[in-house]
Amino acid sequence: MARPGVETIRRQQLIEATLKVIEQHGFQGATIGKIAGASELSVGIVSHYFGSKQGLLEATMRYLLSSLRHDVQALMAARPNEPRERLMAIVDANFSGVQTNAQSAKTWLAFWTQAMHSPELMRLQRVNERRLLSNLVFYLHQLMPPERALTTAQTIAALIDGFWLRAAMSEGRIEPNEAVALCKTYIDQAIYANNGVH
Amino acid sequence: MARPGVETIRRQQLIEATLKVIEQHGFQGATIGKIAGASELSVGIVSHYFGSKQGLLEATMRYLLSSLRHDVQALMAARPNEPRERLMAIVDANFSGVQTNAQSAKTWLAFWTQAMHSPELMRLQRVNERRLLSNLVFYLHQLMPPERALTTAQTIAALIDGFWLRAAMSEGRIEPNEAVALCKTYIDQAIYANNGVH
DNA sequence: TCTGTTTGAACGAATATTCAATTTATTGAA
DNA sequence: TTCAATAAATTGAATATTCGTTCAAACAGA
Repeated sequence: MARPGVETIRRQQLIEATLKVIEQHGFQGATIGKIAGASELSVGIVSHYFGSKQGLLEATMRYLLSSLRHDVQALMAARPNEPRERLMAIVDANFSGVQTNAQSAKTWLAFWTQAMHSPELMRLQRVNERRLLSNLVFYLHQLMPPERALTTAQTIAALIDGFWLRAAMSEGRIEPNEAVALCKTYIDQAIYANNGVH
Repeated sequence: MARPGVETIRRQQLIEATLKVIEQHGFQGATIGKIAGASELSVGIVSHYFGSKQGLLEATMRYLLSSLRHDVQALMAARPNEPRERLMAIVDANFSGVQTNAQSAKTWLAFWTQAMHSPELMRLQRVNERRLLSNLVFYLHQLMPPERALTTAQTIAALIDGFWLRAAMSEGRIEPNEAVALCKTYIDQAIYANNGVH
């Protein structure tokens, strides 16, 4: 088996330490010193592998986004290829995986905030946002008139973000099951409302 | 006319400077120096009137929250006392601030993030959240079965937060009208879906 | 003059970055 | 295999910068 090189291991170590420290101390409290401590490495290592703290933060956000992407793909592949099923899978994925961790919503919110003052983080955020939206529109197109599909997709996306925000606020008392249920209820309502009575 | 005392003027000056600086530089970039510069006062004045930077930030969030509260009250008073009308007024009020100031969503997001590591800001945030929710539930109770009113209220609240987030992300390309329209569409769908076909 | 207001230089704490020194790993000749 | 030479990885003290707070002094209005 091909063991990962030292560089791969160290980068992952530092990214995971970064996530842990942001969870515990927030974005402001996430200093190089604390991250180095949590990873049991030294402060100098960060600039060696990531150039700067900013580089590490960007890599960490990239990691979060790609985790989400993989969650979505995995859950979609496991469901029947029918539009409604796929939509439900998207909702499930957005509240599962890395996101299951009770504190990770806090980390997401920190990155969202930070993204607004960092062009690169903003770019990553936008790419992700667009993917979610076009995924939703694709399946909604098969369930309702085209002009309704876009607005419904925007509403679902906002709903997901909104529940994330509330999860972040609720400090551990997150109930992803409830958020998922409410999102799904909305989707069914939207399908129903945009097709009249069957 | 009763002119406000120096203290009242200075406090307001500093709060408005704080909002402006957070808009421009983010929460992290909002230093005492920049705030003092924006208010055309000196750095020493902050501790004189607010004790510390943290005190100024808390006062600023209090100001934002009370502005929102007044917006809601004013818009509700101007509408007929019917449940659906009142719900629409709540939605309008929650997006009226965005219209006034294209960048204010960014400031809200900064405060939300900060609130998670500051008990006092968190407390203020929760009070506001509860008020919104109980307002919504009160009027929804008159439009649908009680057990549906709570979940619908939670969905509306999440939707409002979600659109705020998207507004914050869109960097000036905000379209509050669209967000308001989508929220209202959802409300009508929810009322319709929870009453069967009339 | 007296009181409340305002200033801003000085200070100390916190922190990202740098880099010379040290440790660890790899190589290849004997 | 052994071992010295070389390269790569890692350390952490030193540095420079940034920022919140303090407070003695200056100022303004009554």
